[in-house]
Amino acid sequence: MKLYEKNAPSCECEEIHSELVEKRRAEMPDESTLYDLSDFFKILGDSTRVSILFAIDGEPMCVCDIANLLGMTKSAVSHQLKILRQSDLVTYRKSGKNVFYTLADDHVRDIIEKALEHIKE
Amino acid sequence: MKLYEKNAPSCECEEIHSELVEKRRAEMPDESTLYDLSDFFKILGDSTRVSILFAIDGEPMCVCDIANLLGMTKSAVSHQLKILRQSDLVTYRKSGKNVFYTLADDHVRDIIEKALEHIKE
DNA sequence: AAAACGGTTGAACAACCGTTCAACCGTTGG
DNA sequence: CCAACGGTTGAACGGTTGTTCAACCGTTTT
Repeated sequence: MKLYEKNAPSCECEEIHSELVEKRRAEMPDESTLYDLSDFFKILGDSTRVSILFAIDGEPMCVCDIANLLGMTKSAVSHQLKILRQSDLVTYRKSGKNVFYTLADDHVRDIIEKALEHIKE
Repeated sequence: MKLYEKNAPSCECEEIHSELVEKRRAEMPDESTLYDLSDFFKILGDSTRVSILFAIDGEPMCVCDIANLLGMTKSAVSHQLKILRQSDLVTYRKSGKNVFYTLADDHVRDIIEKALEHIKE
């Protein structure tokens, strides 16, 4: 499935302002960049995952404590932590029976901060 | 369904580091803020919607041209534009048979820019 | 060594979401 | 006036996704 394809058969209508469309087509980001970008936002598009990120911001927390803080089962939290791990948004450190998670990146905090500003416009 | 509830019945395990949990609980954002935040990211968590935002960044475009640019049907594009409208991420201006959409806000461009930086780490 | 505990995992289920399809509305041009 | 066109909408479908449940693993404790 290709994006940005000129005269794509799946579009039932004709270009109206062809020059503009051509200009914008040339300026669009790579298709893979678009997918990476939306996949990144998809990760943040869940209240459980955002809550976890706030919880472990600054100080590391173990799974059990996160579960208590959020009022969820360890299993549910662990599933979401796995997704955050696979996206490199969190890192973890094992210590005995516990696993302590923390933010992997300062970028994420910045993006969430900017989004918070936008919401309270 | 309440978040951050102490000793929530749904959590099957006990707090391990109670002091830390209490401290973090006090520092967590409002529950409604968390939902607003994740709802906002949910909007950006779809490649079609992100593509549309890139397309109409700067110059307004009509639905038919966006559909051609992205190789999608007018209907699919219109459905996503409705979601973007309801989230106040785009505005529109009617002109004869056409409806021209454009970015409503500069914040959104900033957030996407920051996310792009993060992806290309 | 066995029980207890923190944490992970896979399957299953329900809820959600994006595209398609068909019908429709408002404007325009013959 | 009516056919054509740009755009919107609701229902339906297929795919995705988050939580639950039960089973499991590794470490610690007794």
